[in-house]
Order: sequence, then structure tokens, then C-alpha cells
Amino acid sequence: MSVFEKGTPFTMKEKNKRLILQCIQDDSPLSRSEIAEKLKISKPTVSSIVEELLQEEWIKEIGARTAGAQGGRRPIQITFNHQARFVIGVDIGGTKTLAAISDLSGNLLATTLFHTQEEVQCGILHKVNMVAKQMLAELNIDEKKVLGIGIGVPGMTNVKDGIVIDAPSLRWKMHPLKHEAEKIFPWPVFIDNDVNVAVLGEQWLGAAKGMSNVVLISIGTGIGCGMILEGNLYRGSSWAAGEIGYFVTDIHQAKQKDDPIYSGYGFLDRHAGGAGIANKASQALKKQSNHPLQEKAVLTAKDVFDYAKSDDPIALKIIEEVIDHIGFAIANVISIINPEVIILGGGISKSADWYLPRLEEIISQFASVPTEVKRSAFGSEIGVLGAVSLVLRERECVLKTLS
Amino acid sequence: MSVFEKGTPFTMKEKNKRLILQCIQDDSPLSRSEIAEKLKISKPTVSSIVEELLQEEWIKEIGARTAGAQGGRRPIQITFNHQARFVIGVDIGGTKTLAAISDLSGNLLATTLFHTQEEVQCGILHKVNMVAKQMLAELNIDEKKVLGIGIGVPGMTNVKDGIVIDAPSLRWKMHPLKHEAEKIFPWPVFIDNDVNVAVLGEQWLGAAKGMSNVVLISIGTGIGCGMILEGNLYRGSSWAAGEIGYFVTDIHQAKQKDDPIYSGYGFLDRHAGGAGIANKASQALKKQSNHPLQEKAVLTAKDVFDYAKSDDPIALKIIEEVIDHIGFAIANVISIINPEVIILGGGISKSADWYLPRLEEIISQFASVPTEVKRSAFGSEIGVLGAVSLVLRERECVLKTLS
DNA sequence: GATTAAGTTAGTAAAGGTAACAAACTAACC
DNA sequence: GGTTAGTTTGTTACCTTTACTAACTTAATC
Repeated sequence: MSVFEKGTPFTMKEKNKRLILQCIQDDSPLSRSEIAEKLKISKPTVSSIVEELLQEEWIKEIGARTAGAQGGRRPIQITFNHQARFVIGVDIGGTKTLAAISDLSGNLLATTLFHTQEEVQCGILHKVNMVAKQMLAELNIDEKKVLGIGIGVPGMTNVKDGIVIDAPSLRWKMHPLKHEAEKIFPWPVFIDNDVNVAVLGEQWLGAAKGMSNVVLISIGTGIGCGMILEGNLYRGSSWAAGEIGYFVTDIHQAKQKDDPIYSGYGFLDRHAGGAGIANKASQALKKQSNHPLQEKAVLTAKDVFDYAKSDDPIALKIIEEVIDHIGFAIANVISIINPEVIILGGGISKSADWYLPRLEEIISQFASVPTEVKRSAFGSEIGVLGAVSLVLRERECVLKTLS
Repeated sequence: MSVFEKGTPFTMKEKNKRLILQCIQDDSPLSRSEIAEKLKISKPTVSSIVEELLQEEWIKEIGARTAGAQGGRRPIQITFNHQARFVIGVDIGGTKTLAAISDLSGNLLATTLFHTQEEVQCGILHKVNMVAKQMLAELNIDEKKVLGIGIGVPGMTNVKDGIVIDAPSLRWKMHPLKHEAEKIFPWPVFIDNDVNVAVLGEQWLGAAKGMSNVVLISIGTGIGCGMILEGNLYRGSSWAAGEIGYFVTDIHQAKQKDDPIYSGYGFLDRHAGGAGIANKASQALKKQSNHPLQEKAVLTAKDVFDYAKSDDPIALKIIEEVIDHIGFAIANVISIINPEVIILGGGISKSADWYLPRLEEIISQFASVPTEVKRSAFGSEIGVLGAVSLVLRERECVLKTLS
């Protein structure tokens, strides 16, 4: 697709056009002459390509700047048109689904939230299509100006064939989501794992802006990570990269016969994931009497966290162990990947401030190189932002649409 | 360097030229017309580029094939000229250094081995230069036909600036090897970590031929791994990727106060590396009497392995623990990287047959996806082969030399 | 008005594409 | 067995696209 493309005058021009647009997007406002200087492309070439981009509305002229101190003609300022095209981002979660319309700079112009489960029967995608069209109508955006729709899915995904291999919370197995979506939407469809999508978002506009090597660790029901390596999402040879829920951080415990094995969950999931925490807590409470948590009908990881924060000894012991497991897992990730930064995402990242010092202690002591750990820069919108970023990345071919 | 290159008629031609040469290298013999068909480049363009490549001796015409069944002009067969240029590969090891002259297909035409330590004083590179020139003279190869020299170094290396950050066995710290080499050799110089170089070799011609996602795990004095991800060597954000010697596979043991810490070595190095094995064995023997290993003045990991193979209980217990640590470490690598294959390299890979079943057992039980584990396809020549591959990869610009 | 910088116009060179053609072969036919 | 039709390879001639250089116009400052 990219490497094996032959060179023709046409591809040559496409390349230069993309280069110029990118340059304007990064450093606007710019004049034609500044672009020529920056990219070392001759002024006539720049002028002719800029002319085309203007016609296609990718860029705008915003009048002349004052001339330099030594005089000369005033340069015509050119800026990127953030509203040239739009992208639809969708974050399908186990409980809630968020859909949004975004411009080319990641400004979310409209969002709609709905409960996933209520729609899972008659088709989440139809619901998405409905709310998307509604939002587009309200914003008065022509459907033809939509570059594509990006969908983040909570499960392992074969991006190439567009198949969701396994998404337990949606009960999808080998679900041909992309194919199905292409029948419904009039736009190009791109799908990926929710963690991959999240790290794309953080690298585009969040805690890892512009970095080339980024790992986002998501701790929720299970534990997983998304990785951007050398600027590109790394998905592994069978879409299973980043499955650190399977990390074994204690070989003696792993080898014990009574260490439980649930299919679809790994050692770290069981010992540090949300479900594992709740499980451990209820086991510990059985041996105990008169504990306030016993009154809860359904025990969640959040409950255990809350009690730990208020220094409840039982909860604290559990959480400390959990944090240790996570800390060593992160240290191991650092040792093998050597990222610029580790970003904490997922439900548990909300209490990050509380346990971050302990994580940092473990990392500084055991990881191969000291590495910064940050929490996610976004809240619930990270998923849709990442989905938008996915579309923009995969559709480098953007310029071909209108030219 | 690659992404930000503008498109000009010249770059366009370079691209097509490279494409055609690659095509011939992969599938020779080919005719002009087959190339045009394969690459969808017009016949006149192919002819003119082929003409240039012939002039530059990158390819050869080897006479006509018989025509097809339906008649027609006999196609002129074109093959890649493996001897068009040559590459020098150097593998600097802690004890021995191997230098070799290779053609473009990885045939080692001549090799020279010498002891590293004897030359480390007055300069390994001068010795390399001497033997290289000698080999070139014997093979009657013009110095100008050497594309470059690749050097594998046993330590962390900053490839961009050409600085060896830390190579304990050579006592190099922040050693500007590339700069020094460029003063000595009349050829372009490329350096990298020995493990990175090894995985390049395996992916080029060995156990991972043509695969895109490969991890080579090297177990010697310490433990490290080299990774090819999406076809490219992955080196991390500060040249520290693959430092799995720092993996912690047992958090309880790691947290113990008496778990020793040597700087430059990680948890896994200490518990499963060569030095760690020898250490553990001598400790165990102190509590024992009348053990044949006690007679050894210097205890090596190989000794312990040999005794374990002959069912000596003390050695066996140590080795079994070591294999477990390594097995879980590999399982963790698989879970995060999801490579197509894991290759075992380094000194200990020689006894791989013996412990491979146990590794496979651990991996199938604990890794996120079942993954094949192979041993290295090469012996001592893997380092120089990889170094040659490094030069060929980094010098994609090959065609610019003579054109 | 001289100077300077921005942007355009005119002409040239480089590269790839298409179409037609020569070359070289097979096969069938008389 | 010689001739002819059909096929495939590789080349030649010409066209189009694109970028570049150089000169020029425009619109500022001093």
C-alpha cells in the first residue's frame, strides 16, 4: 500500500501536496514563500499546490500580514481549515457508548451518549447511524464532508479484516463489525481495540503529544496496554500485542495449583484487575466479622479502593498488593519497551494520585531506565478522540477525495 | 530522512529504480517484461532503468530463456549481481572478535577471528582494518566496491550518534565508536547492539526469515532481547529496549532485602543469567560436602548445566529454577509483544533441546497466545551476518552511490 | 526613487505513460 | 519444407505531468 507504490508524476505531486498541507497544519499561519523556504520546494510549485488546496477548501487565506522591517510585498497568510472535513468517532464501551462529531483538530462539536446494552440487540450501529445523522443535521454539516467513522471496541480486533475477535462485554466473537458497518454507513469505516484507540488519542492531543514511543496502560475489569512504537500503533502479529493481563509477576504463585484460571483472563488480570480485586476482598471478608463492606450486596473494586483510602486495614492490604503487582508489571513493560512515557488510563486511573508514589518507587528501583508515569489527560472523551485520530491516520489518502 | 523528503523527478526515479532492483533480487531470473507486469510500471520505463542498472553492474543479463508455448520472442533473463558490492561485518564479543567479507546475499567470502582483549589496548578497530584489507586483497575486491562496515557491539548503543553507551565486557562507557571508526575506515560505518544485530541476521537469512515481528532472546552472562517489529529494528526511546534482564518474575523475591543488587544487572540477570547461575551454584555447594563441582576452581554456568543434564540433584534444582524464570519471562514477552516467533540465542541456547519442552509448557499455559520458540539457525557467524544486514538496511540509499 | 520581499509568468528539463513497431519465436497450413 | 499468421519481448517516438530556474510584477519600507 505505501512501500510498494511506484513513482509517477501523480504520486510525486500527492506527496508534495500532503507535505505542504501538513506544514500548514503544523505551523499556520504561513505564507507561500515561507512554505517554499521550509520545505525547500520552489515557489511556483508551492503556489500551484496552494491554489489547489484553496480550491478544495483545505486551507484559507486570511489576509496579508504587515511587511518585514526592510520592506517588501506583504505576505498573504494561509491557515489550515479545521472545518474542511469532519470525522465521526465512536467509543463502544461495555455499558455506555459515546458518539461524537469532530473537526480535523479534534474539537468535539457534538456528542451523544447512550446505553450499549439497550441497543445491543437491534444493532448498536443503527443507533450510532441515527444519532450521527442527527448531530450532523444539527451542525448543518454535509454528509459528504465526513472523512470517515472510527470505532473503538472493548476487545481484541483484527484491524485488517475488520473483525472483532473477542469482546466479552458485548458477547461478540469473530464479529465482522467493519463489514456490517460498511453496509450501514455511507463513510469509510475504521475499527480498533479501545486501548489502541486511547493511546492514539493521548499521542495526538493528550499526555503524550507528539511522542514516538508511548505505552498506555489501562486498568479496569482487566488489564491491557496500547502501544505506539516509532510513531505507529503496534498491534502484534495476531492482534494480541499489549495483553499484559497475562503477565506473570510471581512465578511461585502462578505455579500453585490453587491459583485459579478463568479463560480470557491472565495472571495479572486475576491479581490486579477490577474483578480480581473484588474477588479477593470478598474472600478476605469471609474470614472476618463485623466489617462494613460485608453489608454490600455487590462488592466492586471501587469500594475496596475507597475503604483502602480511609485506611481500612483489610482493604489496604489488598490494594497494596494490587499496586505492587501493577508496579512491577509497569516496570517490566518499561524494561522491554523503553517508552518515553507510561500513561495510566482506565477506571482505576482516577485514584492514580494516591498510589502513583508507590508505583514510581517500584519503577525507579526495578525498571531498566527511569521513566515518567502520567495519568491520562482526558476523561470519558478519550475513546472518541482516539477513534477520530484513527480515521485521520488511516486516511492519509485524504487528499485524493476531492482532487 | 524518509518521510520528509519532497517529491522530485529524481526521487521518483530513485524509488522506481529501487523497486525494480528489489524485485530482481527477490525473484530472479526475470525478464524486463515480467518486471513491468509485476510492478505495473510501463515497459519503456523498466527498460531504461534496467539499462542503467546493467551499466552500474547491479544486475546481469544471463542469456535468453526458451519462448513460451504460444511462441513469441525469447525473454532476456536478468539476475541480481550478488557480487556487485560487498559489505564488511564485524562482531565484537567480550572474548573474541569476528570480521568477515560478505557479498550482497550474505555469503561470507572470508572470515578472520582474533582475541578481543589482546587488541583492546592499541585499538580493536585498527586490527579490524588490517584484517579487512588483507581479506579484500586476497579476494581481489576493490575497496571502492565495499558498501560499508557494520559493527555489532556487546552493550547498549546509541545508533544515531554512534556512541556505545555502556559495554561492560570491553570497559567502554560513552565511547564514540562510530566517530573513531570513521576516522580509520574509508567506508560508511554502522554500529549496533549485538542482540539487535543478531535478530537482524535471523530475520534476513535464519530462523525468522522474512517475518515482520520477531524477538530474539539471548541468554549469556546477562539476558537481553532484540526485536524486529513491523519489519524494523525496535530500539526504544533511549536505546534501552529489550532489557529484559531487568524483568521481575517474582515480586516477593524482588522485595526481599537480601536479594542482591549489582549495578548493570537486573533481577532476571541475577536469577537466570550465566553469572547468576554460577553464583547460586557456589552458594549451594557451600552447604554441601563431597560434591564433584567443589573441585572446580572457577565455576561456570556451563558446568552447572552439564551436571544438571547428568541428573545431579543440586545442579538440577538450580537449573530447573533458572528455566522457570526464563520460561515465565518469555511468556511475558509474548504477552506484550505477540511476535510471530521467539528465537533463542546466546551461549545457553546450545543446550536448548534439553529444556525447550519445559519452556513450551510454561508458554502454552501462561502466555496470551501460543507462540513458537526456535533456536538460532546460526552458530558463531550470526553476529557478522547481522552486521552485514545492518549495513544493507541502513544503506537503502545504495543506488545513489554509482548513479 | 531605491531597495526588498512576495508571488507570478515563461520557458526548460526530467521522468513516466501510451501506442506503434521491429525482432524473434511457435505453430499451423498448404 | 517453406510460408504465413499469431504471439511475446523489447524499443522508438511522442505526449503529459510535474518541478525547477530565471525573470518579472506587485506592493511594501526607507
